[in-house]
Amino acid sequence: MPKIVDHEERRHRLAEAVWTLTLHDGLECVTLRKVAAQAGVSMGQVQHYYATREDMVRDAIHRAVQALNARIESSIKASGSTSAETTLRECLRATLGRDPESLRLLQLSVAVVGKAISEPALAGVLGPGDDELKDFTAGLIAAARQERGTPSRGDGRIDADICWTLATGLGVDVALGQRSPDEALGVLDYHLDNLLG
Amino acid sequence: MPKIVDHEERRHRLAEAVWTLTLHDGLECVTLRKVAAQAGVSMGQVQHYYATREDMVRDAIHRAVQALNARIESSIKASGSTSAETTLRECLRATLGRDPESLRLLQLSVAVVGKAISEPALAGVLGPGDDELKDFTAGLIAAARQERGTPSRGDGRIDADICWTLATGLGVDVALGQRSPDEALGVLDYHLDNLLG
DNA sequence: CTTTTAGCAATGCACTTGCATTGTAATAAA
DNA sequence: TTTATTACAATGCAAGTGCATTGCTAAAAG
Repeated sequence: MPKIVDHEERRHRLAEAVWTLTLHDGLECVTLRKVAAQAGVSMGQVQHYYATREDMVRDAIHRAVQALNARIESSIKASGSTSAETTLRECLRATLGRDPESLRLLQLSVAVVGKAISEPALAGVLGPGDDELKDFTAGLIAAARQERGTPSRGDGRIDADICWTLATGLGVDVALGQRSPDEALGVLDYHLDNLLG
Repeated sequence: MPKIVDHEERRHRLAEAVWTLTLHDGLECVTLRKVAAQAGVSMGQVQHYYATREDMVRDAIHRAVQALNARIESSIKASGSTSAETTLRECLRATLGRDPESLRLLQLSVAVVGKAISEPALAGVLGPGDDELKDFTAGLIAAARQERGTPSRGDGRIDADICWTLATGLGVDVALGQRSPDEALGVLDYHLDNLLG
Protein backbone atom coordinates (compact mmCIF):
# COMPACT_ATOMS: atom_id res chain seq x y z
CA MET A 1 0.00 0.00 0.00
CA PRO A 2 1.81 3.15 1.05
CA LYS A 3 5.31 4.19 1.79
CA ILE A 4 7.11 1.45 3.69
CA VAL A 5 10.22 2.24 5.74
CA ASP A 6 12.51 0.14 7.85
CA HIS A 7 11.06 0.44 11.33
CA GLU A 8 14.04 -1.23 12.86
CA GLU A 9 16.42 1.29 11.39
CA ARG A 10 14.26 4.20 12.53
CA ARG A 11 13.99 2.93 16.08
CA HIS A 12 17.68 2.25 16.16
CA ARG A 13 18.45 5.81 15.17
CA LEU A 14 16.11 7.15 17.83
CA ALA A 15 17.60 4.84 20.43
CA GLU A 16 21.05 6.08 19.48
CA ALA A 17 19.86 9.62 20.09
CA VAL A 18 18.50 8.62 23.49
CA TRP A 19 21.85 7.04 24.33
CA THR A 20 23.82 10.09 23.35
CA LEU A 21 21.59 12.43 25.32
CA THR A 22 21.60 10.15 28.34
CA LEU A 23 25.37 9.95 28.42
CA HIS A 24 25.77 13.64 27.90
CA ASP A 25 23.05 15.15 30.07
CA GLY A 26 21.53 12.32 32.08
CA LEU A 27 18.28 10.46 31.78
CA GLU A 28 16.14 13.25 33.16
CA CYS A 29 17.09 15.44 30.22
CA VAL A 30 15.84 12.98 27.63
CA THR A 31 12.75 14.68 26.22
CA LEU A 32 10.81 14.07 23.05
CA ARG A 33 12.00 17.30 21.52
CA LYS A 34 15.65 16.82 22.37
CA VAL A 35 15.64 13.28 21.06
CA ALA A 36 14.07 14.49 17.83
CA ALA A 37 16.65 17.24 17.51
CA GLN A 38 19.54 14.90 18.30
CA ALA A 39 18.33 12.38 15.74
CA GLY A 40 17.75 15.16 13.24
CA VAL A 41 14.09 14.37 12.77
CA SER A 42 10.80 15.95 13.68
CA MET A 43 9.03 15.37 16.94
CA GLY A 44 6.17 13.88 15.01
CA GLN A 45 8.41 11.08 13.84
CA VAL A 46 9.40 10.24 17.37
CA GLN A 47 5.77 10.07 18.36
CA HIS A 48 5.06 7.91 15.37
CA TYR A 49 7.39 5.22 16.63
CA TYR A 50 6.81 5.47 20.34
CA ALA A 51 3.45 5.91 21.99
CA THR A 52 4.93 7.50 25.08
CA ARG A 53 8.22 8.80 26.33
CA GLU A 54 8.39 5.86 28.70
CA ASP A 55 8.10 3.51 25.73
CA MET A 56 10.95 5.26 24.01
CA VAL A 57 13.29 5.13 26.98
CA ARG A 58 12.38 1.55 27.70
CA ASP A 59 13.20 0.52 24.16
CA ALA A 60 16.47 2.42 24.18
CA ILE A 61 17.51 0.70 27.40
CA HIS A 62 16.46 -2.66 26.08
CA ARG A 63 18.51 -2.17 22.95
CA ALA A 64 21.55 -1.14 24.95
CA VAL A 65 21.35 -4.24 27.12
CA GLN A 66 20.94 -6.42 24.05
CA ALA A 67 23.94 -4.83 22.41
CA LEU A 68 26.04 -5.32 25.51
CA ASN A 69 25.06 -8.96 25.87
CA ALA A 70 25.76 -9.50 22.22
CA ARG A 71 29.28 -8.23 22.77
CA ILE A 72 29.84 -10.57 25.67
CA GLU A 73 28.55 -13.53 23.71
CA SER A 74 30.64 -12.63 20.70
CA SER A 75 33.66 -12.53 23.00
CA ILE A 76 32.87 -16.03 24.12
CA LYS A 77 32.48 -17.31 20.59
CA ALA A 78 35.54 -15.48 19.33
CA SER A 79 37.72 -17.49 21.68
CA GLY A 80 35.68 -20.63 21.52
CA SER A 81 38.21 -23.01 20.11
CA THR A 82 41.06 -22.14 22.45
CA SER A 83 41.55 -23.07 26.07
CA ALA A 84 38.86 -22.79 28.74
CA GLU A 85 41.03 -20.31 30.60
CA THR A 86 41.22 -18.03 27.58
CA THR A 87 37.46 -18.20 27.16
CA LEU A 88 36.94 -17.47 30.85
CA ARG A 89 39.24 -14.47 30.83
CA GLU A 90 37.90 -13.17 27.57
CA CYS A 91 34.24 -13.18 28.48
CA LEU A 92 34.86 -11.54 31.84
CA ARG A 93 37.00 -8.94 30.12
CA ALA A 94 34.08 -8.06 27.91
CA THR A 95 32.47 -6.25 30.84
CA LEU A 96 35.34 -3.83 31.25
CA GLY A 97 34.55 -1.47 28.40
CA ARG A 98 37.87 -1.91 26.65
CA ASP A 99 36.80 -0.63 23.26
CA PRO A 100 34.94 2.65 22.76
CA GLU A 101 31.59 1.16 21.88
CA SER A 102 31.64 -1.24 24.82
CA LEU A 103 32.59 1.61 27.09
CA ARG A 104 29.69 3.62 25.78
CA LEU A 105 27.23 0.82 26.42
CA LEU A 106 28.75 0.22 29.82
CA GLN A 107 28.39 3.85 30.80
CA LEU A 108 24.84 3.77 29.56
CA SER A 109 24.06 0.80 31.78
CA VAL A 110 25.47 2.62 34.77
CA ALA A 111 23.57 5.78 33.87
CA VAL A 112 20.38 3.75 33.85
CA VAL A 113 20.81 1.33 36.72
CA GLY A 114 19.43 3.82 39.23
CA LYS A 115 16.01 3.63 37.63
CA ALA A 116 15.85 0.02 38.71
CA ILE A 117 15.56 1.13 42.34
CA SER A 118 12.21 2.80 41.79
CA GLU A 119 11.23 0.44 38.98
CA PRO A 120 12.12 -3.10 40.12
CA ALA A 121 10.97 -4.65 36.85
CA LEU A 122 14.05 -3.14 35.25
CA ALA A 123 16.45 -4.86 37.64
CA GLY A 124 15.97 -8.24 36.03
CA VAL A 125 16.79 -6.87 32.60
CA LEU A 126 20.11 -5.33 33.56
CA GLY A 127 23.20 -7.22 34.60
CA PRO A 128 24.18 -10.81 33.93
CA GLY A 129 22.36 -12.31 36.85
CA ASP A 130 21.03 -15.51 35.40
CA ASP A 131 21.92 -18.95 36.74
CA GLU A 132 22.71 -20.32 33.33
CA LEU A 133 25.64 -17.97 32.91
CA LYS A 134 26.95 -18.81 36.36
CA ASP A 135 26.80 -22.54 35.67
CA PHE A 136 28.60 -21.99 32.39
CA THR A 137 31.27 -19.97 34.13
CA ALA A 138 31.66 -22.50 36.91
CA GLY A 139 32.27 -25.09 34.21
CA LEU A 140 34.92 -22.90 32.64
CA ILE A 141 36.67 -22.49 35.97
CA ALA A 142 36.73 -26.24 36.54
CA ALA A 143 37.99 -26.86 33.01
CA ALA A 144 40.66 -24.17 33.30
CA ARG A 145 41.93 -25.73 36.50
CA GLN A 146 42.09 -29.09 34.83
CA GLU A 147 44.11 -27.56 32.02
CA ARG A 148 46.52 -26.17 34.56
CA GLY A 149 46.62 -29.32 36.60
CA THR A 150 45.32 -27.41 39.60
CA PRO A 151 43.23 -29.51 41.99
CA SER A 152 39.67 -28.24 42.27
CA ARG A 153 38.67 -26.66 45.57
CA GLY A 154 35.92 -24.54 47.02
CA ASP A 155 32.52 -24.01 45.49
CA GLY A 156 32.63 -23.44 41.75
CA ARG A 157 29.29 -21.67 41.69
CA ILE A 158 30.36 -19.14 44.27
CA ASP A 159 33.69 -18.70 42.50
CA ALA A 160 31.82 -17.96 39.29
CA ASP A 161 29.51 -15.61 41.15
CA ILE A 162 32.46 -13.72 42.57
CA CYS A 163 34.07 -13.46 39.13
CA TRP A 164 31.02 -11.82 37.64
CA THR A 165 30.37 -9.57 40.58
CA LEU A 166 33.97 -8.44 40.57
CA ALA A 167 34.01 -7.96 36.80
CA THR A 168 30.83 -5.89 36.77
CA GLY A 169 32.07 -3.92 39.77
CA LEU A 170 35.27 -3.15 37.89
CA GLY A 171 33.17 -2.25 34.89
CA VAL A 172 31.25 0.29 36.94
CA ASP A 173 34.50 1.87 38.06
CA VAL A 174 35.70 2.06 34.48
CA ALA A 175 32.43 3.57 33.35
CA LEU A 176 32.74 6.22 36.03
CA GLY A 177 36.29 6.99 35.04
CA GLN A 178 37.65 5.97 38.43
CA ARG A 179 39.74 3.26 36.88
CA SER A 180 41.36 2.78 33.52
CA PRO A 181 40.35 -0.30 31.54
CA ASP A 182 43.94 -1.52 31.78
CA GLU A 183 44.00 -1.19 35.54
CA ALA A 184 40.69 -3.04 35.79
CA LEU A 185 42.10 -5.72 33.55
CA GLY A 186 45.08 -6.09 35.84
CA VAL A 187 42.87 -6.55 38.88
CA LEU A 188 40.71 -9.08 37.10
CA ASP A 189 43.69 -11.08 35.87
CA TYR A 190 45.18 -11.02 39.34
CA HIS A 191 42.01 -12.51 40.75
CA LEU A 192 41.87 -15.18 38.08
CA ASP A 193 45.52 -16.08 38.69
CA ASN A 194 44.72 -16.66 42.33
CA LEU A 195 41.56 -18.53 41.50
CA LEU A 196 43.18 -20.91 39.03
CA GLY A 197 46.68 -21.10 40.44
CA MET B 1 17.43 39.45 66.33
CA PRO B 2 14.46 37.46 65.05
CA LYS B 3 13.23 33.94 65.14
CA ILE B 4 16.19 31.54 65.00
CA VAL B 5 15.71 27.92 63.93
CA ASP B 6 18.04 24.99 63.58
CA HIS B 7 19.14 25.10 59.96
CA GLU B 8 20.73 21.72 60.22
CA GLU B 9 17.52 20.11 61.35
CA ARG B 10 15.53 21.79 58.60
CA ARG B 11 17.92 20.72 55.88
CA HIS B 12 18.02 17.23 57.26
CA ARG B 13 14.23 16.98 57.06
CA LEU B 14 14.24 18.22 53.50
CA ALA B 15 17.04 15.82 52.57
CA GLU B 16 15.02 13.00 54.09
CA ALA B 17 12.12 13.98 51.87
CA VAL B 18 14.39 13.98 48.83
CA TRP B 19 15.62 10.53 49.79
CA THR B 20 12.14 9.12 50.17
CA LEU B 21 10.97 10.54 46.86
CA THR B 22 14.09 9.37 45.05
CA LEU B 23 13.71 5.82 46.32
CA HIS B 24 10.03 5.75 45.55
CA ASP B 25 9.78 7.52 42.23
CA GLY B 26 13.31 8.14 41.01
CA LEU B 27 15.46 11.23 40.88
CA GLU B 28 13.64 12.78 37.95
CA CYS B 29 10.49 13.03 40.03
CA VAL B 30 12.11 15.08 42.76
CA THR B 31 10.53 18.52 42.36
CA LEU B 32 10.37 21.44 44.71
CA ARG B 33 6.66 21.00 45.26
CA LYS B 34 6.83 17.27 45.88
CA VAL B 35 9.68 17.65 48.30
CA ALA B 36 7.74 20.30 50.15
CA ALA B 37 4.66 18.09 50.28
CA GLN B 38 6.67 15.05 51.39
CA ALA B 39 8.34 17.04 54.15
CA GLY B 40 5.01 18.55 55.12
CA VAL B 41 6.17 22.12 54.63
CA SER B 42 5.51 24.88 52.18
CA MET B 43 7.39 25.33 48.96
CA GLY B 44 8.58 28.66 50.26
CA GLN B 45 10.46 26.93 53.04
CA VAL B 46 12.28 24.72 50.57
CA GLN B 47 13.31 27.76 48.58
CA HIS B 48 14.42 29.44 51.76
CA TYR B 49 16.99 26.73 52.41
CA TYR B 50 18.10 25.94 48.89
CA ALA B 51 18.75 28.48 46.19
CA THR B 52 18.08 26.04 43.40
CA ARG B 53 16.76 22.54 42.91
CA GLU B 54 20.25 21.43 41.98
CA ASP B 55 21.52 22.71 45.31
CA MET B 56 18.87 20.74 47.10
CA VAL B 57 19.59 17.48 45.33
CA ARG B 58 23.31 17.95 45.74
CA ASP B 59 22.98 18.46 49.46
CA ALA B 60 20.70 15.46 49.82
CA ILE B 61 23.19 13.26 48.00
CA HIS B 62 26.06 14.63 50.03
CA ARG B 63 24.23 13.88 53.26
CA ALA B 64 23.46 10.35 52.13
CA VAL B 65 27.09 9.64 51.33
CA GLN B 66 28.16 11.10 54.66
CA ALA B 67 25.65 8.96 56.50
CA LEU B 68 26.79 5.84 54.69
CA ASN B 69 30.46 6.52 55.39
CA ALA B 70 29.63 7.20 59.00
CA ARG B 71 28.06 3.77 59.22
CA ILE B 72 31.11 2.10 57.75
CA GLU B 73 33.41 3.93 60.11
CA SER B 74 31.27 3.14 63.08
CA SER B 75 31.44 -0.51 62.07
CA ILE B 76 35.20 -0.30 62.13
CA LYS B 77 35.26 1.32 65.51
CA ALA B 78 32.66 -1.01 66.95
CA SER B 79 34.96 -3.96 66.39
CA GLY B 80 38.14 -2.07 67.05
CA SER B 81 39.45 -4.00 69.99
CA THR B 82 38.98 -7.49 68.58
CA SER B 83 40.98 -9.29 65.93
CA ALA B 84 42.06 -7.76 62.64
CA GLU B 85 40.03 -10.39 60.81
CA THR B 86 36.88 -9.38 62.64
CA THR B 87 37.50 -5.75 61.83
CA LEU B 88 38.12 -6.60 58.20
CA ARG B 89 34.98 -8.66 57.87
CA GLU B 90 32.89 -6.16 59.77
CA CYS B 91 33.80 -3.10 57.76
CA LEU B 92 33.29 -4.86 54.46
CA ARG B 93 29.94 -6.13 55.71
CA ALA B 94 28.86 -2.58 56.32
CA THR B 95 28.41 -2.12 52.57
CA LEU B 96 25.84 -4.87 52.28
CA GLY B 97 22.82 -3.01 53.62
CA ARG B 98 22.13 -5.46 56.40
CA ASP B 99 19.98 -3.17 58.52
CA PRO B 100 17.06 -1.18 57.13
CA GLU B 101 18.70 2.22 57.31
CA SER B 102 21.90 1.02 55.67
CA LEU B 103 19.86 -0.63 52.96
CA ARG B 104 18.01 2.61 52.39
CA LEU B 105 21.22 4.58 52.05
CA LEU B 106 22.67 1.91 49.82
CA GLN B 107 19.67 1.98 47.52
CA LEU B 108 19.90 5.73 47.44
CA SER B 109 23.53 5.55 46.35
CA VAL B 110 22.61 3.20 43.55
CA ALA B 111 19.69 5.38 42.53
CA VAL B 112 22.06 8.30 42.24
CA VAL B 113 25.20 6.77 40.79
CA GLY B 114 23.94 7.18 37.25
CA LYS B 115 24.14 10.95 37.57
CA ALA B 116 27.89 10.60 37.89
CA ILE B 117 28.11 9.56 34.25
CA SER B 118 26.92 12.92 32.99
CA GLU B 119 28.31 14.78 35.97
CA PRO B 120 31.85 13.46 36.59
CA ALA B 121 32.37 15.70 39.62
CA LEU B 122 29.92 13.45 41.46
CA ALA B 123 31.94 10.30 40.83
CA GLY B 124 34.61 11.25 43.31
CA VAL B 125 32.07 11.78 46.05
CA LEU B 126 30.42 8.38 45.77
CA GLY B 127 32.04 5.08 46.59
CA PRO B 128 35.00 4.34 48.82
CA GLY B 129 37.68 4.88 46.21
CA ASP B 130 40.38 6.55 48.22
CA ASP B 131 43.86 5.13 48.63
CA GLU B 132 43.87 5.61 52.36
CA LEU B 133 41.08 3.10 52.82
CA LYS B 134 42.82 0.59 50.58
CA ASP B 135 46.06 0.88 52.51
CA PHE B 136 44.18 0.44 55.75
CA THR B 137 42.43 -2.63 54.38
CA ALA B 138 45.67 -4.08 53.04
CA GLY B 139 47.06 -3.71 56.54
CA LEU B 140 44.07 -5.54 57.98
CA ILE B 141 44.52 -8.39 55.51
CA ALA B 142 48.18 -8.77 56.43
CA ALA B 143 47.39 -8.65 60.14
CA ALA B 144 44.55 -11.16 59.76
CA ARG B 145 46.87 -13.57 58.00
CA GLN B 146 49.40 -13.21 60.74
CA GLU B 147 46.71 -13.99 63.30
CA ARG B 148 45.88 -17.14 61.39
CA GLY B 149 49.48 -18.07 60.81
CA THR B 150 48.93 -17.92 57.06
CA PRO B 151 51.98 -16.93 55.05
CA SER B 152 51.50 -13.69 53.16
CA ARG B 153 51.28 -13.90 49.40
CA GLY B 154 50.23 -11.83 46.42
CA ASP B 155 49.79 -8.09 46.42
CA GLY B 156 48.00 -6.80 49.50
CA ARG B 157 46.85 -3.60 47.80
CA ILE B 158 45.20 -5.48 44.97
CA ASP B 159 43.68 -7.90 47.45
CA ALA B 160 42.22 -4.97 49.33
CA ASP B 161 41.01 -3.44 46.09
CA ILE B 162 39.26 -6.66 45.16
CA CYS B 163 37.63 -6.89 48.57
CA TRP B 164 36.10 -3.45 48.25
CA THR B 165 35.09 -3.85 44.64
CA LEU B 166 33.46 -7.16 45.45
CA ALA B 167 31.75 -5.80 48.55
CA THR B 168 30.33 -2.78 46.76
CA GLY B 169 29.29 -4.97 43.84
CA LEU B 170 27.45 -7.22 46.23
CA GLY B 171 25.92 -4.14 47.81
CA VAL B 172 24.56 -3.04 44.46
CA ASP B 173 22.94 -6.42 43.98
CA VAL B 174 21.39 -6.22 47.43
CA ALA B 175 20.14 -2.72 46.76
CA LEU B 176 18.51 -3.93 43.55
CA GLY B 177 16.90 -6.84 45.32
CA GLN B 178 18.75 -9.38 43.20
CA ARG B 179 20.42 -10.82 46.26
CA SER B 180 19.48 -11.08 49.90
CA PRO B 181 21.87 -9.52 52.40
CA ASP B 182 22.49 -12.97 53.83
CA GLU B 183 23.43 -14.39 50.47
CA ALA B 184 25.76 -11.49 49.84
CA LEU B 185 27.28 -12.05 53.24
CA GLY B 186 27.90 -15.68 52.38
CA VAL B 187 29.70 -14.77 49.18
CA LEU B 188 31.81 -12.16 50.93
CA ASP B 189 32.77 -14.54 53.72
CA TYR B 190 33.63 -17.21 51.19
CA HIS B 191 35.99 -14.83 49.46
CA LEU B 192 37.62 -13.79 52.72
CA ASP B 193 38.06 -17.42 53.74
CA ASN B 194 39.94 -18.04 50.53
CA LEU B 195 41.92 -14.87 50.88
CA LEU B 196 43.03 -15.51 54.45
CA GLY B 197 43.11 -19.28 54.46
C1' DC C 1 7.52 49.38 73.39
C1' DT C 2 9.80 49.87 69.13
C1' DT C 3 12.40 48.21 65.44
C1' DT C 4 14.74 45.21 62.76
C1' DT C 5 15.35 41.01 60.55
C1' DA C 6 15.08 35.87 59.96
C1' DG C 7 11.76 32.71 58.48
C1' DC C 8 8.68 31.66 56.09
C1' DA C 9 3.82 31.59 53.02
C1' DA C 10 1.51 32.78 48.87
C1' DT C 11 1.28 33.91 44.48
C1' DG C 12 2.75 34.90 39.81
C1' DC C 13 5.21 33.96 35.60
C1' DA C 14 7.75 32.42 31.75
C1' DC C 15 8.94 28.20 30.11
C1' DT C 16 9.04 23.28 29.12
C1' DT C 17 6.95 19.08 29.14
C1' DG C 18 4.28 14.92 27.15
C1' DC C 19 0.66 14.05 24.41
C1' DA C 20 -3.51 14.83 21.24
C1' DT C 21 -5.03 16.45 17.09
C1' DT C 22 -5.02 17.60 12.47
C1' DG C 23 -3.19 18.01 7.95
C1' DT C 24 -0.43 16.37 4.07
C1' DA C 25 2.56 13.92 0.98
C1' DA C 26 3.92 9.65 -0.91
C1' DT C 27 3.19 5.09 -2.54
C1' DA C 28 1.56 0.44 -3.25
C1' DA C 29 -2.58 -2.22 -4.19
C1' DA C 30 -6.99 -2.19 -6.83
C1' DT D 1 -6.17 6.29 -12.26
C1' DT D 2 -8.22 5.74 -8.12
C1' DT D 3 -7.90 4.74 -3.38
C1' DA D 4 -6.47 3.28 0.85
C1' DT D 5 -2.96 3.53 4.07
C1' DT D 6 1.50 4.57 5.89
C1' DA D 7 4.61 8.00 7.44
C1' DC D 8 5.24 11.64 8.93
C1' DA D 9 4.94 17.32 9.91
C1' DA D 10 2.89 21.02 12.35
C1' DT D 11 0.51 22.89 15.74
C1' DG D 12 -2.07 23.22 19.96
C1' DC D 13 -2.82 22.58 24.80
C1' DA D 14 -3.21 21.59 29.62
C1' DA D 15 -0.25 20.46 33.22
C1' DG D 16 3.77 20.96 35.66
C1' DT D 17 8.25 23.05 36.34
C1' DG D 18 11.89 26.17 38.62
C1' DC D 19 12.41 30.49 40.23
C1' DA D 20 11.32 35.55 41.43
C1' DT D 21 8.68 38.50 43.96
C1' DT D 22 5.98 40.16 47.64
C1' DG D 23 4.08 40.36 52.04
C1' DC D 24 3.37 38.90 56.62
C1' DT D 25 4.66 37.18 61.33
C1' DA D 26 7.16 36.28 65.24
C1' DA D 27 10.92 37.21 68.15
C1' DA D 28 15.38 39.15 69.64
C1' DA D 29 18.03 43.47 70.09
C1' DG D 30 17.71 48.36 71.29
